[in-house]
Amino acid sequence: MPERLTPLAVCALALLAERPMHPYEIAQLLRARGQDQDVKLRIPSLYHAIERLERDGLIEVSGVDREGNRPERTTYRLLKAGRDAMERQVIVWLQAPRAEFPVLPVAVGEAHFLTRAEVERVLAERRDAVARERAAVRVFQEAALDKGVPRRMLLGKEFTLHRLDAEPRVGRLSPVRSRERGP
Amino acid sequence: MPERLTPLAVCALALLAERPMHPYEIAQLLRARGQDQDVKLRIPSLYHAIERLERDGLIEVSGVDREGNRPERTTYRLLKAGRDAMERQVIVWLQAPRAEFPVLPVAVGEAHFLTRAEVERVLAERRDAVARERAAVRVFQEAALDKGVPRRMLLGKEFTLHRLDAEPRVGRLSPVRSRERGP
DNA sequence: GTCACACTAGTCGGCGTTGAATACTCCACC
DNA sequence: GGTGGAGTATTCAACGCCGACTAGTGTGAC
Repeated sequence: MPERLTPLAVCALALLAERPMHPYEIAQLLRARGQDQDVKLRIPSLYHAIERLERDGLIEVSGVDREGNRPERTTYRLLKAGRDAMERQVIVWLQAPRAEFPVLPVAVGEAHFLTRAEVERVLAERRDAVARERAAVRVFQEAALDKGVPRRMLLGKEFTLHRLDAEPRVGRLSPVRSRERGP
Repeated sequence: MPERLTPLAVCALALLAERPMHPYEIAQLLRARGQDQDVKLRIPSLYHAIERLERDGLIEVSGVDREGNRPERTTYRLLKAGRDAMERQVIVWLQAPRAEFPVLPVAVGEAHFLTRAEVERVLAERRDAVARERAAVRVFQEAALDKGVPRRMLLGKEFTLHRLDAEPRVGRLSPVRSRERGP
C-alpha cells in the first residue's frame, strides 16, 4: 500500500467521484474547469496515473466501448478505497506545507554570474510577463463567475493572483555585482 | 543539445565555477550554505545530474582519487560550455515565471470532500507548522548574517519568509460545505 | 471532392527522481 | 576489544513524467 498520490491522481479521483469516466474525458473536464492551471496535466501522465490507481485497487474498469473505428475507450469507476485514499491525501496536503522548490530563488541566487544590465533587462521582461499572466487569470476568473461557476472551484485562481501580486518584490531585491569572467 | 538544466544541475555548475569538486563535496557545500532549502537535494539525483552534465560536455572529469579503502572519488571541472549553459538557464528562469504547481490550491479545491470540522482542524495544525517553519528560517538567516555570509546568498531565505507570510490567508479562504458521502 | 487543420483517444521510449542498499571509516563509550 | 552510531561516497532499481508519435474523425474553405 504505497498510496502516495500525485496531484493529478487526486484530481482524477475527485472527478471519478462524480461519475465513471474514461481518461480523456477526465482531461477534458479538468481543462473545462480551468483546473489545468492548478495541476500539471499531460495526457500520457494521466493515463499512467489511472493505470496505477487501478493497479492499487483505488478504481476499477467499469466498461470498454468503441465508436466506429476510433480507439477503444476504457471507462473507470471510483472504489471506496480510492475515495478514502484521496481524502487522506488532501488532509496531508492541507495539514502542513510541503517543501516545494520554485526556481526563482535559485535563479536569483545565481544571478551574480550575469551582468547588472542583463539582470535588469530580464527582470523588466519578467514584470511584463507577470502583468500579462495576471490579466489572463482575471479574465478567466470573471468569465467563470459570470457563468455561475461556484467560487469554491475558483480558489486556485485566487491563490494564483495572490502569488503574482507578491512577485514584483523580485525587482527590488537584486544586489548583483558586475560580471566576473571565470573558466 | 538538449541543454534544459534542472535546478540541481545549475547549483552544481555554479559551485564548480568556484573550483573542481567531487559530487559529495558539492552536496556538502550546498548544505553548508543552506541552499538545500532552495533546491531539492537528493544525493542520487545529484550523481545522475553530474553524469548527464559530463555526457553533455558541460563538465569533465579532472581526476579520480581514493583515500585508503574508501570508494573512489571522481572530481569534476567546469567547462566553458557548462558556464554558458548555466547562464542561459538562469536568464530563462528570471525572464518569465514558469508554470509551477504547488499542491495547496489542489488540496483547497478538493477540500469539499471533507467535513468543515476536519478542514478547520487541519488548517489550524497548518498554521502552527508554518509559524514553526518561519521561526526556523529566521534563526538560520540571522545566524548566517552574523557569520558574515553576504546577503546575496540569503535571498532565497527572504523569498521563503515572504511566501510563508502570505500563507495565513488560506485560513480565511475555506468556504467548505458539509460532507457528502459518495461511493 | 480534396486539402488543411483541429479534435479525439491512446501508446512508446527515454529522461529524471528517489528510497534503499552497500561498504568502508572514524569515534565514543563501556 | 567490541558494539553502535554518525559520516563518507557511491550504486541500484523502481517509479513517475512527458515529448513525440499514431491513427482515426469531423469541418470549413477553395
